Amino acid sequence: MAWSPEHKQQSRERILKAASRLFAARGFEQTGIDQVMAAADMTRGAFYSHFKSKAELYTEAMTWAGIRRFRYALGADSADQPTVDSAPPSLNRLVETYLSEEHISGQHGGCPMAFLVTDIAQRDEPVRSCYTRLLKGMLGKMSEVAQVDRPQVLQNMVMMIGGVAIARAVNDPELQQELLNACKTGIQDNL
Amino acid sequence: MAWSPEHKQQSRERILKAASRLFAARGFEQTGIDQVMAAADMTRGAFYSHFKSKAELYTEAMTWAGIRRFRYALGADSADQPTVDSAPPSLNRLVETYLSEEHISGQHGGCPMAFLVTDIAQRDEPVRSCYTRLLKGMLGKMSEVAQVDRPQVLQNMVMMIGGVAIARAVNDPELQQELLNACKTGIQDNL
DNA sequence: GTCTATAGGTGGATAGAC
DNA sequence: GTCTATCCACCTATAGAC
Repeated sequence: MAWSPEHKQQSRERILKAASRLFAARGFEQTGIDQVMAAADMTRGAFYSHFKSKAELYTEAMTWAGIRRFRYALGADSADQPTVDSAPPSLNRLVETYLSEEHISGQHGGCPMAFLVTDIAQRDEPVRSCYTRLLKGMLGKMSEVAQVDRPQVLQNMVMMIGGVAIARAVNDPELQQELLNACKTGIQDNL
Repeated sequence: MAWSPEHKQQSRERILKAASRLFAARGFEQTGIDQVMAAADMTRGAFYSHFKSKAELYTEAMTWAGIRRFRYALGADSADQPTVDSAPPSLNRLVETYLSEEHISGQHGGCPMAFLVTDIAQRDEPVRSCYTRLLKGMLGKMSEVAQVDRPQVLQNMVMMIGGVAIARAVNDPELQQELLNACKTGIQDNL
């Protein structure tokens, strides 16, 4: 009852989903393969028929979650809130979604580029290459939706990623909100 | 030959110095007490007469390194480079020093607020309180040296801390430089 | 492909001698 | 205060049954 190729693909998806959530919450070192597999309703032994190592899982999960979150936040869906100012609707939605309390809470996972920045800086080249690729992808998308200079796009990305990362480290809810708001207006002023 | 109070203080300093460098490079989990003590020319057994746990060492080292780096980067010394634009000299120096290749290389340690952001978000309340305190201290200093609105000070801090953190995660030297430069000009434009 | 069991290694924290 | 020796918990990766 478990041999079809579709079943393997489903297992893989469950592992990736569990992994990206756990990695975002606890980082690389504090996330065990046991925990990931348990969250995916399997046991440790099954892991190695899907991924060859924990590091490979890390990069795969990073890409999987990064692309998915971005696709969601850019909003291919219909229900757009009313446009503010002169910014294109999709960018507004992206910034609001990204720099939100819900995102930094990590309840539904979180963007690996923000949740794992320093975690990734400590890993080896393949992991950092993966992060670089993801960031360049984000850079491309951001350049499409907002017609500004490249340095300003970079500033906006730093305020999004950095804003979320710092807000998550901070303990004080008021300062968290202040940080998120400051980054939102900082980006708006760049448009 | 090892019992004077000054000697204990010196040992403690050696431990803190080694710890902040190692924590910055490898993070909390991947830094062992063995390694810290070896770098401080002692063995593991001696550690617990200075700190009660690894977590306590982490907060002490974070504060120690954060304050020291900031004091250095704000530059209480005499050799200031010529002033650019209208910004106060000390802020220029701070930004140039902070958003430099030398800093992100981590050769001489690095600012724990940038090198350990997501590491800290994964730890418990005492650690996050320590980070929050440090950030508020930095916020105060930044408000003194640059006369701008609080949201803009926050944006500048995010571009400094976030810029360094992201540049460190990225693999591509050109993109690293682009990020650092974009953050520098972003801050200049805020003054 | 998934399971149980285990190998093999690491590292935080403590005990006790000096 | 610093050392050596040890306890104990945890975790990656593999072996082998089903």
